[in-house]
Amino acid sequence: MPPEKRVADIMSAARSVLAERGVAEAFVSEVADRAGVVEGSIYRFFSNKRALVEKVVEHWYEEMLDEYSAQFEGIRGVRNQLRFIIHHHLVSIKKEPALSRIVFLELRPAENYRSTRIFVLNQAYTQRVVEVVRAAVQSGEFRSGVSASLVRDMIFGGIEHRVWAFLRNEGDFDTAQTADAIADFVCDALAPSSPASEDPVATALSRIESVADRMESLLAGALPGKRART
Amino acid sequence: MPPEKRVADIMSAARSVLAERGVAEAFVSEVADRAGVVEGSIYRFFSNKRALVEKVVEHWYEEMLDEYSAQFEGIRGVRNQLRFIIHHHLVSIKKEPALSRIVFLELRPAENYRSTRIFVLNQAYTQRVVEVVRAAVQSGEFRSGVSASLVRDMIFGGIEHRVWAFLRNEGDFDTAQTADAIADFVCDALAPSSPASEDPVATALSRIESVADRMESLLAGALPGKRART
Amino acid sequence: MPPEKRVADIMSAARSVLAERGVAEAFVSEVADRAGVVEGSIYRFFSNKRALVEKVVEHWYEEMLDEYSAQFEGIRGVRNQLRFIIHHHLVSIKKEPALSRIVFLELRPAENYRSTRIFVLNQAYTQRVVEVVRAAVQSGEFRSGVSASLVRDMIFGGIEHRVWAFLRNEGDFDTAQTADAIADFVCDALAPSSPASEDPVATALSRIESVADRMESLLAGALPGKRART
Amino acid sequence: MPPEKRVADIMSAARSVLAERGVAEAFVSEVADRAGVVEGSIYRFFSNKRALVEKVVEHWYEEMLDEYSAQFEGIRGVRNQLRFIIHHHLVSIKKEPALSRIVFLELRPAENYRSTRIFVLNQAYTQRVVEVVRAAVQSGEFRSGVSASLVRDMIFGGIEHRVWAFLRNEGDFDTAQTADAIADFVCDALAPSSPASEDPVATALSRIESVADRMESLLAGALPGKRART
DNA sequence: GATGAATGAGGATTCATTCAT
DNA sequence: AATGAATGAATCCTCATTCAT
Repeated sequence: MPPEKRVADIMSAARSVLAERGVAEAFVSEVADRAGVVEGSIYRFFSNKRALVEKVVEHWYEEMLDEYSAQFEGIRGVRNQLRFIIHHHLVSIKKEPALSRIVFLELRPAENYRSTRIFVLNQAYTQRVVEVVRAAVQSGEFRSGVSASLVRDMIFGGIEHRVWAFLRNEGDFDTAQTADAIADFVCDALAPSSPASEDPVATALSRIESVADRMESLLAGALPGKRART
Repeated sequence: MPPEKRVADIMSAARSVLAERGVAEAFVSEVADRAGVVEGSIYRFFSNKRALVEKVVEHWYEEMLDEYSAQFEGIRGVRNQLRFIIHHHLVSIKKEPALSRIVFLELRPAENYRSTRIFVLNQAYTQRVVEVVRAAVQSGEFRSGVSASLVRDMIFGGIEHRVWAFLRNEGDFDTAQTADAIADFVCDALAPSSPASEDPVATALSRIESVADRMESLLAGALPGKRART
Repeated sequence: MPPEKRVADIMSAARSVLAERGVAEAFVSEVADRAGVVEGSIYRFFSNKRALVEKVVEHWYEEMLDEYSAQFEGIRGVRNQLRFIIHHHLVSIKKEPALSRIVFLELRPAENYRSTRIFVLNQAYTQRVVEVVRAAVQSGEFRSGVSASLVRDMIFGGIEHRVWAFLRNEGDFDTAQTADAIADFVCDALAPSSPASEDPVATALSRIESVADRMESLLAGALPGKRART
Repeated sequence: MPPEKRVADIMSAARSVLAERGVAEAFVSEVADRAGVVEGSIYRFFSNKRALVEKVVEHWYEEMLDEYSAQFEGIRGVRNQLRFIIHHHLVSIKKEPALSRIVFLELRPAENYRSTRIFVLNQAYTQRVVEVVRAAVQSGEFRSGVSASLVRDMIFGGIEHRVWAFLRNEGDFDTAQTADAIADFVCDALAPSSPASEDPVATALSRIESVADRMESLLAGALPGKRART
């Protein structure tokens, strides 16, 4: 039996156990049973349990990235592209909530995350947002002055918050509708400056408001407190 | 020794251990040592370790909410309010990264999260964004058609993604600058799309009036001549 | 149940298991069974298995040192003292071959041996040879110019080689005869090379007096007529 | 490739691994790697890991014995011969501390040691002491009445104790000086009875002292203890 | 003769929680 | 109300050895 097949069997078994039970309850012994090997064999191919988990997630990412890239090629238009990325991410989470939880709760928070292949793959995954945004800024479709990486964080962070209830088995979400809403939100945020935001009155107002805030905190600091008012 | 004092000692000890070591490495025995009680006593006041952790976090939230609410009262203007909320959240994370991690990784992902007091407190915490947005939509400062809860998720999710490197001990972030960027992003996304949908002059006037009110009351409180006016 | 009793039970159980099976085959679970405690309790008192083994050996050493010191006080004459030390060591090995093997094979070869309490106790144990030799050199019974620590190593090393067959369960040895042979060997090696360097008659007389003293006091204690003499 | 070459490669690889890591950490897989063979091949030539270790040590012994015998032929004089043997042993330990540890801690303590080729080789190695001593007794250079095997044990045991600190990586020893001291010690012990040791007075004293000791222990055992004295 | 993948038993250790005193 | 000793379940990992190809 070719080693690739063994590795594939083990990873497939591990993926199913992980999806059913989560990292802590995914015992190596059960993975071995399902893969039809003995525990020791798993350690031939994976240095320890965590390495196995990481490989399973990497594999999942690679699968995703392949179809993601292939499909992405066919999308035209900045909004469509962003919506596609967002939608794809939502669909991935919906299809593999357990693996998504592992990424969010076990892999990404680890101190060594940045030296991980998962990190690289994730970068590749999220980087498209940055590319799309930069290109749109170039073309004038988006206004300049906004950090593309902030846009990326808003998108992926927003998605995550949106799906936590689902990841806790508490609710559901509509991928299409959520993707639309987030894409719209982002496109609106990045749309070339509308008249409204150039409106000199609004600008002046913002300034006067912020002056008021500053005065307020200044006075709050300077005065002996509420007692002075009595 | 009054039980309140005991509970306070235990929670304070637990908070320091949790902040230093994280949940898994925060042994009940060390909490007991630092609190000057025996392990068994902790179980008199907290049904188990998780309950203790939850209480500690709740307490932290309550602290935060108090000052948060108090300070928030003084902020005028939608953008300023949003910026304040965002900034406050960033500062909280920066001040208590370990407790923040506990919320993100241990409490929020739990299946019973929604039946938790933390959930309620967190709602109270994040709900202000919803309120601000709804009010702004009402007043015409923000356009309608955008789900306020989506805005909330984008903001808090975006913040979280922005600070993960810091929470992994890998980097830092600038609270002021990040708060500005996110607040701008959101305000731009929600700015009325076309020429203001309502009468811009009326809106502007009402905002100016409100600023004038604030400044007036501020000055009235600050200056000695207040009583003379009454 | 007082903790001392617990510790004593565990150490006693460990000693019997160690004596029967050796370190590698002495499972913590069996020690716990024999001591009538659960495995976890052992780790309340001993940080790990090795620490338990060390404590058992330390305890054995302390036992030995007590009787050893007490008995040694009564021995007069350099040769008799050396013979006593040698004989005592041989008897200890014969009575506890398994513990002796543990010292020779597990404890003494460890890199941290010198920072071990066993090392200190062993020093105390073997140091008497050094003291006796030095005193004998002073009194002229042994010639000078021989390192006392070399004598110590020759004695204890010689004993060990002599008993290895026994420790391998292959043979036996006669403690009295071996002690005589080694003591003679050492005394011969250290005997003043030429006619006694001091007045032999005076030396002999003083030794005879001392023997007479001892016998007298012995008889005084042993016989019923003691009081009559006073 | 001739099998002898294979065996030689494996043994050479094993020796280097053993010297670097010790028996427990010398993995068969690493030996195979260094020898340029697969693990299975090792078991074609050696029935198991222990057999391989034994062969490596045997080989080392044979090397030593060759040069040892050749050089020994040229040494004249009993003291010189003993000193040579001692010195050679010290040098061997210094050159191969790891292999020496293996002999002392793994091979010699084994139950089957006496049926081992190592045992035979070691006998050959140490037997020379016996031969030298016997010859010297014959020639009158050494006095009779001393067991040659005891002399052998004193020498090799003494050496071992002398070098344990070195074998624990804690110190060093001077081969020449140590060899001199031990050789002197032994030659003095075996020198034809000096006047001092034939001195009838001293002999008589020793006997009377030992009689006193025996009486003392006899009385100690017979009497009900200290209470009898009161 | 060589390969090298598969085998699989086996035990130390941890720490939250309990409950008799 | 406080104590704090006792509990005990539960899993990862190693590596010498085998044997089908």
